[in-house]
Amino acid sequence: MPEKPTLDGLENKWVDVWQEAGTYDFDRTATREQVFSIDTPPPTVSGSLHVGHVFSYTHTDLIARYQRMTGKKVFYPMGWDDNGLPTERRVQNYYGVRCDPSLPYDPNFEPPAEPGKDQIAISRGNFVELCERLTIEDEKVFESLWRRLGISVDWKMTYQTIDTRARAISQRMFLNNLKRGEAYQSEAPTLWDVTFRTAVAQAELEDRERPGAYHRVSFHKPDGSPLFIETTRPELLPACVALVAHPDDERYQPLFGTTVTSPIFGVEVPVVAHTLADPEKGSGIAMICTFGDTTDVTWWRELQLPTRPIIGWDGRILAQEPEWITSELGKNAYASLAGLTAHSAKEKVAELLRESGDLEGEIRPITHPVKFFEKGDKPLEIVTTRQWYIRNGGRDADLRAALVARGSEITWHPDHMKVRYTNWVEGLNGDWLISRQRFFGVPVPVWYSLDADGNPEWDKVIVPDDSQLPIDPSAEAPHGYTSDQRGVAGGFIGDADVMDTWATSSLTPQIVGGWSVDDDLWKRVWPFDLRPQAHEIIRTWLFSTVVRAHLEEGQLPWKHASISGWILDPDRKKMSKSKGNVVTPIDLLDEHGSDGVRYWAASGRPGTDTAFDVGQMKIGRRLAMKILNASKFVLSQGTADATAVTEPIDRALLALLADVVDEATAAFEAFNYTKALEVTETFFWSFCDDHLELVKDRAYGLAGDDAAASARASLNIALETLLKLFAPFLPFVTDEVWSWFHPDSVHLNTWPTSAELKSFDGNPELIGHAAEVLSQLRKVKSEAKVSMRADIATATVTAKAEVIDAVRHVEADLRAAGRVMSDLTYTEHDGPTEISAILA
RNA sequence: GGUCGAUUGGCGCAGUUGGUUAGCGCGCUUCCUUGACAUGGAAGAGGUCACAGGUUCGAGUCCUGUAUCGACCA
Repeated sequence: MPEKPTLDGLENKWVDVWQEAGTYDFDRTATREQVFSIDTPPPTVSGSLHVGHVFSYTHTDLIARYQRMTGKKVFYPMGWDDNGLPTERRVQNYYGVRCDPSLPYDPNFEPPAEPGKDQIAISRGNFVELCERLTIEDEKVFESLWRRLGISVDWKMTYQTIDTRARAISQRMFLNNLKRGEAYQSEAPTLWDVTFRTAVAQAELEDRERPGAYHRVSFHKPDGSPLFIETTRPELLPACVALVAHPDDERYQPLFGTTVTSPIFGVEVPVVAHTLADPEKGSGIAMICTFGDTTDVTWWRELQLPTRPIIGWDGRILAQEPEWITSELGKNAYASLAGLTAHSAKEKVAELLRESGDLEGEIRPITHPVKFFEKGDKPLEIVTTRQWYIRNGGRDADLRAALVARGSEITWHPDHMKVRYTNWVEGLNGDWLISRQRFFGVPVPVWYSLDADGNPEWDKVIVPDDSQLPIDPSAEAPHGYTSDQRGVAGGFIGDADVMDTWATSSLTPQIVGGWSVDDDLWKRVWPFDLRPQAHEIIRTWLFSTVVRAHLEEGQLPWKHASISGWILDPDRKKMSKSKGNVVTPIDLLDEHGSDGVRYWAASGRPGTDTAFDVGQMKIGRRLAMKILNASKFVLSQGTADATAVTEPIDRALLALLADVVDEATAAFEAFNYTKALEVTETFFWSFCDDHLELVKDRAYGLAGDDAAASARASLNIALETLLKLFAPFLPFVTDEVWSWFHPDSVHLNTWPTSAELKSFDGNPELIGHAAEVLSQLRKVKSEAKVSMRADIATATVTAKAEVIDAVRHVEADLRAAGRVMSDLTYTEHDGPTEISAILA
């Protein structure tokens, strides 16, 4: 035990000790019943760490540490999400390269030390290697921060969502889905990001308010009279396939079934009726283009309209002159648009309309919601492509109902988060689009045969043998083919796409649990106990994980889902980088100590947004310091056998502590770590402020050996119990103190139970009565502005009979702590307890 | 626009199944430094629980509506 305890250096000391001792290693011999398994969110390593990570990962660690102390073998691995666009972008910028899948792999490629001005084109294989190289560096930084924070994961079990095992599992699961008909390909209009040139899924969309402008444009009826529509996307005029109005709209009813001609391009299109047309919007009649938005897709599908695409994968107007435009005027107009971006084309068409006299009045600016890829910065277009999908209930009522039911089986923390899941599943309007036209990801593990003319036969899917997994179909040949048959007639081609990042992330339980590769482990951990995560990815990560588990295992992937809240600025706004208010986690840990930061994090209940508050961290640090000092005091008094606990106040203390243990345990069982900390902390402070003061003189031996032994024994029992109760929250200081009088780690000790404490049969109310009297004795001194050490000549307790009876049991300690020179006198009175005292 | 959540002393939060004087931390006021602790201690002031209505013997705690804030989804 140090002479002058300090918190400085505790983190480094204990991080090393825990690592060497394997304190948090998973016991692989444990059976499923003995295991508490956690499906940890793998952080995106290409992003930077922020306090939000520290906050939510601490929450999971609190649960993990509690469960470990209750005797569970905690399965708590950590993964890194290094699969997907963020990594690609980071690699491009970091090394100054770009991926060109048509290039051959260069085994000797080395990136330049400094990124050059122009990006170097490299093969997919080289690109992926750079992704792996950079992410390993990032992951080291992450791991050291987590260790420093005291996250009790087993660092021998880490995984990457791009590593070999994850790729194999991801592909194997996809092939299982394919085998059962749950994965399928379809050529369909798809939301498309023109910057990344990839399809995006419903779950990746977000609406953003963008400026737009209504253009009032005249179509021409057969008699030459104008029919006005209003559109924000005049550039799609050449893609118009029909006009649409509400069937009940009397203004347009006479036109249904007739045709009109588009301005400039002179294309004849029908006027049709559909209930989705809003009579209140614009002129009440709209043009349908293939495709301007998702409503166009609905109309196109339900009204069986032709497809007239004019926007390419790059977001520009297609160069190829459309066959449906036949007039010279129209062809010339189209030629002036070809190759333009949608934005430029819009201006050009407006100009042409103005010239032809078909633009009525002024262009009317508005603000309207536009669909974006959440990681993109250009509006999404809709293009028709062949893509892979996995059934998720979006087009199947039975599956949807089954998945909704699964959501109700999960125990949500907090409960109301379940609603978000249900709303999302019930609002799905299509299956899960999983193919992405990107490079760094898990390839779609299939090939297609080529017919005699060398054209792909998309419906003739060639799948790999399981033993081949993971495969890269763009680099390897399927069984029965040789690689020189790639791309030639009668040969094969590989699917060029990779899978959506969620298609792999949805398998984190399978990846960490060793599904299909380590059956022994799998049986010990599946299904998992806990999935902790953020609420904004309920629709993506949580839902997709449920989908995969439901399809493969017919069961839930975990019992509990604990949803963490946001970190808010002190001004209640969500913390964001753009506001420049992000504090780096390592600086926080340096300044306030890991225990202090954890204390703050523990104040955020599941699902509750919590303000970033260094004040709380300081309080946490103060608590840790207090634990050091109080522990030193208790231990320096020496100890005694538990049978020595005889004094009523000592027995009362342990009785009260028994209640605290019960409350903290119940709170932890309900994932309410905040309450567990609160009740422990409340007890601890009164333990320090009142109880230690009361028994101090007795512990010194001033009241005899037996009385001293009672104090010492009870203080030791209380200290041990408190250290255990605090251990999940303040792992560093508690293990430090524990090491002063134990050879092992507090974190591997058993969580306290109330039974033993209750066996001392104390009356917990004694503590309150004693504290009340002590407080009033202090008040006398405080009001007289004298030291607490000042003597009191006489004191009278006026209280109810049972209170007096209680106080008599504690009189000796009270007199010692209050420095009361003479015996207390008592007056029975049926009211609140009052003390009158005369200073010496 | 829909859904969910929040609204309690200056600030940040607790208030479990409705039941006597609504708790806690920070801050604030006053005081205390020599046998654990100044990265400390003691005592104290301060709120009627957003607003309106309702259920009830009784509501911060249940119901309805309004307002404000936030999140998620359109």
